[in-house]
Amino acid sequence: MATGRTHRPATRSRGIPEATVARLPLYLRALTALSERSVPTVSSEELATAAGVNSAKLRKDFSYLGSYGTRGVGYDVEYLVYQISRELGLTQDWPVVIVGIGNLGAALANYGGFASRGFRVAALIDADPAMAGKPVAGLPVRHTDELESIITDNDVSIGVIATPAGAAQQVCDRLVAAGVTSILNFAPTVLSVPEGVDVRKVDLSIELQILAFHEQRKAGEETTSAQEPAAAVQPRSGAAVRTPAAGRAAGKGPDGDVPAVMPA
Amino acid sequence: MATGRTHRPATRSRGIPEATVARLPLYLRALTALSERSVPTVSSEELATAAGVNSAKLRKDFSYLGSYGTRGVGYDVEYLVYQISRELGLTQDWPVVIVGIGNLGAALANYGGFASRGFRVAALIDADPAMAGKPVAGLPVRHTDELESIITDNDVSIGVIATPAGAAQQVCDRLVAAGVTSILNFAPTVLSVPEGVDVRKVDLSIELQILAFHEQRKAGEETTSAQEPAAAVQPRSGAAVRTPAAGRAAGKGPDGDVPAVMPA
DNA sequence: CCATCTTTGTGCACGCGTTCACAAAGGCAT
DNA sequence: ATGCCTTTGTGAACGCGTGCACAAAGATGG
Repeated sequence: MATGRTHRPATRSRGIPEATVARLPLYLRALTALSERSVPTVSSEELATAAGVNSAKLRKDFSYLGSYGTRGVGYDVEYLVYQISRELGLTQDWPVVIVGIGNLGAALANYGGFASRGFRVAALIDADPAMAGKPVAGLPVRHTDELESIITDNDVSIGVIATPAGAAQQVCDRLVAAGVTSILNFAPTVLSVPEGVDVRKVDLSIELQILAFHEQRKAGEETTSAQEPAAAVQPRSGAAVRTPAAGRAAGKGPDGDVPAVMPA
Repeated sequence: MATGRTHRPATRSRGIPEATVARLPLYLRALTALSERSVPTVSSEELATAAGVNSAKLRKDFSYLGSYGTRGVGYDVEYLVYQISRELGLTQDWPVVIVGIGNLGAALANYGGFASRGFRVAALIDADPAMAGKPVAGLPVRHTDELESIITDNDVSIGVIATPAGAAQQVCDRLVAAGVTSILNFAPTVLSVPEGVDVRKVDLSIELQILAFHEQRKAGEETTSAQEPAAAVQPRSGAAVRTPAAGRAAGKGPDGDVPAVMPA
């Protein structure tokens, strides 16, 4: 899962809770699938299962949008698809720029999900002059110098950052200065943006680390029953114990092959 | 941000709240950066700023791990790096397999962040026979037939799914059957897994849709001040007002251009 | 050794999000 | 029309997460 949401401390935008907004795309996807199978109506129970949530939660979520169901019957699939699409702002066209056309940026550009619902890749931008002009996913890569004019000319308000961590903040600043007010950040950095700009981040290594935590916990539960009491965490094996001071030397140690790029 | 977290209704694993676990990688990254600049100690205030959170929250988060700070001074950077790494299970090696070596899968394989901290790409797996043997990011792509043996032989417990949506559940089932207990899913589908298996999902289009929602709201606030009162959302252009029952026929109405491809 | 200053660790209160459980509402059969 | 059955919409309770604000703890200087 992308983690995310910076700024806007869970603002209940126009009555719709942030948590609900985050689930609407999920419902929409499930509904679209039903629509393709020409299913006319669906109950909260069925839809909830398809979306992987609790039916009570789903009904409450929908209640924030209005009363779109029919008691005793369920929800009209097509109607709901439209309502949610409209609520999410997907009935209009959103031009998007992707900055940083490396492996990830190229993958994003090729990703079908982009174009599918209201999003249109307006331009691919990269700082490498050698990339300029080369076609990626059918679009010619533009040089960073053109960033501002591209944003302005295409009226872009959503930007995707797929650059190395080091360049992210700078790119972000330029995007914002040029008029972008929503940013999806794939670079492993905390971006600071002015009030009114939304940032969401997708961070692979954070997700993996969270999984590792749970994985470790599972493994620990099998072997050791109740490892350490309370203040537990502190002590450790004798010799190899890296004291705060000693630790520093690492970084090129155990995993000396770590590409210096992209911290983690 | 990757969204996510399936199953495990916010279990407070060993006393550490899920929300805190999700922030530990953030702190770790900030601390690693400080460590590289040889900064010996850091205050909760400074570190919080670097990680983009509130200092009180940070202190509370750390309090779940133990009392690792020194009042009047702050936290020892190296020591904290080690403690958090250990808590997240990053002091051990986690072999990972990536299934689905398309654009995204290849990008992930090349992503440095993988190897950097305890994670090692054990194998790249793809269903396309033509891909088999071809080197990607220095590793030969293996065919799906080998999936089970690869998992078993390398003792893999974390799997990354980067296949098309249609194949995701099937791949997931096989991974789980072979012994994987943590899955990072990039495919736009809800995966169902047995108890005890953790799934986190990273979904580009969901993130974009959430941004679009806020973007639309911003745009709406500028022009219209207080659009509609409360029960608001419902009404719309006269004739086209679709009642729940009438709705069915719609879907091709006002916005008849909605592409039926790739749900969202 | 004492006073002062800094920064941690946490008790407490508040608000969001989730879930339960049920009354209201509509369809359908008789 | 009437009654039964299904499913929605929501009031209310609960629990997690956040942030305030302060007491405790340690460092530092005289």
